[in-house]
Amino acid sequence: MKKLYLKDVAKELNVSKTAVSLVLNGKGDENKISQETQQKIISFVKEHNYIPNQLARGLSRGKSETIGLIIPNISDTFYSKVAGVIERKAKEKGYTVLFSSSYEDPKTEGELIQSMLNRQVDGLIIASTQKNKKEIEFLKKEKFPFVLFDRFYPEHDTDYVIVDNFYGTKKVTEHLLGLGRKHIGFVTLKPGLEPIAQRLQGYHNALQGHNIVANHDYVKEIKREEYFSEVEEALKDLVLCKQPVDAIVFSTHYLASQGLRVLKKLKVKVPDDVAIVSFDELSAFDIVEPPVTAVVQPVKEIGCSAIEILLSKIAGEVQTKFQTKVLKTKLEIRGSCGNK
Amino acid sequence: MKKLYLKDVAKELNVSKTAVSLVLNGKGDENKISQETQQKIISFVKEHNYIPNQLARGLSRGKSETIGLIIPNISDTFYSKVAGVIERKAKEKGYTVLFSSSYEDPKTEGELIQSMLNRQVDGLIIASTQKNKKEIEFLKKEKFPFVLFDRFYPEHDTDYVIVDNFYGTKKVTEHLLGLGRKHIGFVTLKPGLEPIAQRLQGYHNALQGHNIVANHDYVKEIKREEYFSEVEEALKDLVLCKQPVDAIVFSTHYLASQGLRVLKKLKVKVPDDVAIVSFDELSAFDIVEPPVTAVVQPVKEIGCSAIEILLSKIAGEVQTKFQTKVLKTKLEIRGSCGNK
DNA sequence: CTGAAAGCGCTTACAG
DNA sequence: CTGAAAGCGCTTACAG
Repeated sequence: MKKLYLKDVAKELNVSKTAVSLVLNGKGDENKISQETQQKIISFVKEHNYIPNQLARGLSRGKSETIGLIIPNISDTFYSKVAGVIERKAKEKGYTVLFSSSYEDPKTEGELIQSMLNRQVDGLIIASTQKNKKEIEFLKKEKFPFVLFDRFYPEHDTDYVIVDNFYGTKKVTEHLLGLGRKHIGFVTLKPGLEPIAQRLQGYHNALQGHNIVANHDYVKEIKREEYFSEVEEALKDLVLCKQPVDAIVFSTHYLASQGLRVLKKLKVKVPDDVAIVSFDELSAFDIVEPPVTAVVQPVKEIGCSAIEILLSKIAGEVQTKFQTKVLKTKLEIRGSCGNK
Repeated sequence: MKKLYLKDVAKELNVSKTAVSLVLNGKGDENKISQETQQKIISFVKEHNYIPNQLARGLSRGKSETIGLIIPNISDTFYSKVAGVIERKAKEKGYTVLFSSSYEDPKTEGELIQSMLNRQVDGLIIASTQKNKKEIEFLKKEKFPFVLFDRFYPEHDTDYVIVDNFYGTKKVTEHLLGLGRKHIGFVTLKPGLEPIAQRLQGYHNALQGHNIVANHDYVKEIKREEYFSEVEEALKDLVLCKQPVDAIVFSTHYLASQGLRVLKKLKVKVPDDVAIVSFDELSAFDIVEPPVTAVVQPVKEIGCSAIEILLSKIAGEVQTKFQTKVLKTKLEIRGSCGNK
């Protein structure tokens, strides 16, 4: 069984390449090809397992039925979950997904965008490093279909899907305040990412609402690449000082789990000595000790919305304005905050 | 700045398309194109950001510089980690990766293999459902480059990268025996996957080595799709019976975490009443309560080996025989087994 | 060193 | 309904 090409199929069946191609692309009826011929072609193709070369098809039609997904890190549980739903939805619509991780490096991200464009992807879904204004501007100018998620460019109008980060931390901080915690620390990443900034604002806003003056020393900004050791330093500062905190909000799941790891090592009792909460979820958060209260992101909705918006753009639907979605988070209360 | 094509570059520079193409493909020297011309071309291309259409390039050269990755589930932490290292390594070598999840469905997997072939991937890395003998045979017959990982087909000679599943469970079961546990349960998936079978054998082998007659009721086989509820049923059987187990080996990380979840719900004390261990790791296993002893798979090595083998096959290196790797696991001892 | 030309395997107006 | 033909944007012998 040698490899079949379009011309082989046509020859076998004594029809033209045109006919075969038309039928396979579902244009048989509109070109008035007899049902009989259509059937003949379809069953032959199925039986002999002919499948068109997508490179040729893509080149000829100017599209590839592929979408590109650029994320900070495919190994991170949040992104791998979103990737899963995007892939699933994409496949339903006949698209395959090309993915690549930027590892938070703007240069890599820029190269990936270019590389995806060369590969003629039909659209792009990006959780950006937020440091590639140029590429984003370029995509906009070219009217190339793309949608941002998780991170977006506040100064640029684009389609995006994000989560209400502000309200997420605000709510969880208020939850801590409601339980009588007064000295609330905030362990987060160094500035640069919009969601991170919003999470910090939500925290501040909650404190203000309770007339608490934010203690600047209570906010610890961690360098992501060295979060393992820096979280440890930060927690020592927060906990082993003369005015220790009695609660800590971690702005990502990995900061939270490392935080808990360190607190255990320091023999700090959670939640008795300090309550902790995490922005974003880890599947094991309900079985760690204590179970960690978390702000849960609607992973499925994020992925679905992103792909839907993208596909509508690819389909060339008329856009009166940019499609943006800000999804609600959910507060999952577990044991790490104790009771009142 | 309109889109540039090869012919535009050639025209701008007053050279032939051939020259530009040759230079860009690093064949300038061997075709004796003057350094001056080469420089001119390279700098123009860089400056104007010309990048060849990979579809056309691929069609013309008969390869796409893309590799396909087919795994059961991109959202599973094990596969997403392996995917991460594969992607990274692939990129280093100039390859992009197309990924798709089979969700353990053989039919989907078969379609994915076909779909990847259409897209002219240069090679395939597959963690198979092990129920697509036909496709695997097909790939072999076509001498299409592929390597299996995690799961392989014992009856078929192929290249593969796996882990020593047998020895992994054997060692961890012996660890439990060494701690004085005598009634050891084994919670696993229904048969069908080679690694799962090997893990079961390792368990049995360890028991035999200690002259313990395996109690058939102590082995619980779970249907993966309903593991959440079935683990609960299984554990009730194992723990709430007249001769309860004093230790349980879980053959995957999700069975283990669900197991722990259920044991907590049943108020069974771990490790006092029953010790538990997990085959495969979860990043939070060190902070759950109690920390879970686990057989850790060398994720990085798995990914690296798979991609290396694949690339060597793509490069067409002479293969005297199939390349197979069986990597060692590592036993990470934590608190969930107690002490002697 | 260059340039015209064939070819990769499709799709799709176009003339019949 | 069919078939010849152009075209998608490259690569690569081949003749000069």
